Amino acid sequence: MAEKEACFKRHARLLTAADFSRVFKDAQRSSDRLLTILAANNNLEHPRLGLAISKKNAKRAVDRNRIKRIIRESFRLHQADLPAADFVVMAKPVTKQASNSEIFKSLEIHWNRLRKLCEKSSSA
RNA sequence: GAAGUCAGCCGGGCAAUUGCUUUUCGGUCAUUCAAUAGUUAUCGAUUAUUACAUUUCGAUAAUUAUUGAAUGGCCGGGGGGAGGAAAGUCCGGGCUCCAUAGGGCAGAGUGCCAGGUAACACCUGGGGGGCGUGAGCCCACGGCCAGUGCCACAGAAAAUAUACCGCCCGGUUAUUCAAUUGAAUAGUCAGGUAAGGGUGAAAUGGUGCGGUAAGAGCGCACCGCGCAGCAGGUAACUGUUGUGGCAGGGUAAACCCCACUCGGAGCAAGACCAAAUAGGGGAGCAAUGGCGCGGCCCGCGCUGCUCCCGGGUAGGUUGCUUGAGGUGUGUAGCGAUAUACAUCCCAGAUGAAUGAUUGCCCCAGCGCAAGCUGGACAGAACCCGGCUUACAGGCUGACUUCUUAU
Repeated sequence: MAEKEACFKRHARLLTAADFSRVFKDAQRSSDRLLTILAANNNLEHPRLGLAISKKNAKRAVDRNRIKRIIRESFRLHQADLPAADFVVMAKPVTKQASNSEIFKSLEIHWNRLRKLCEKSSSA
């Protein structure tokens, strides 16, 4: 896995309702103006990503697609540094107005914060 | 050159780096299946023997090797990967399942005529009406002399008509003039009148002449309207001749009448595979046990373990993209469109791919410049045909009007 660090295949995604509800039930939380990210340690050897962009927060399909693609791209580039955990990224109503670079910047801060939080909770 | 009308097209471009998805080819690994060959074991036949061993052949099982196929993982190479509206989900079809297979009612829809189409509320051509100098554009464009209903405000009156002001005639009263009779003015009573005024979206067809006490289709001419004939046209309708003298307001996206059309639900349709858990059916085993019914026996019910069976949830596979398909040429047609031949394969995701970053160019705005900022509407979800709505900017063609020059 370590050599192919820029890949983002199906096994790195949350696919079933069970996976999502597990994260929502017991998670580390990190949020700012644009996004909220939930994280919960999994028993695998790599991190996984789930997206929760509701129609309520981004009405147009174009906006939803754009937000999802940016989050996925950012996750792909940072996943080598992330701990083995499941992450669920949630958008807010203002997210659709933000530019691409603003969202990338916000995500970078979140990843750093969550890495520390997960390390603390797994060692405890 | 300016203003405008119609039709069609495009929807930023190139490069680098790095991802996703699908397909194809090659390599590699794993699993499964098949074939062939070898080894071992067992069984049968054969040979041999007193009987085995032995020889040869066949079957079954295990295992090894090779080859092929399928599935999955990884690596490498090649190809494809959002729209003109993918949107709204407003119509019409295909497809699937259910119901019915005949007729009627109810309900919904359509509404000038002809054609096109799988079908339509769409499109084409034609007719009629309205708007525009014009190119052109717009029209829910059947029927209120089958019936029922509604018509605010204003106005006298909103429909079997009716008389507020006015106009006219007659009676009568008063006043004045003239003086038996009469005339004028004012009031009042009865009648005639739809010309004029005023109200309104709308008031019993319009204009002119005649006519009359005043008026009135009361009469006449023209226009409008109704009816009938003739001519043209497939038809809608148009033209024309005669005739009736005027029927009688609007509203049918009011009920309704007439003609025609229409089963219901939808890809979360439907088909297949199928864990875990609980429960159902069957077979076997063990105990001849345990619990309940009972005083006891028999018997009945529940209870253990193993295997099999069907239903079926999560989940997965399929449906799923070759189609009323695109492009080109010819033919038929005014056209929508049809047809023949050639050629092409052009997204198939599913917690949902089609992207991100950087550079250069292009366009727009700001600025003297360097430069800075921005680049529309918007994202496939079974597939087609339409309609409607949104849209920065740009390109092409045809036509109209005005102005200038020739």
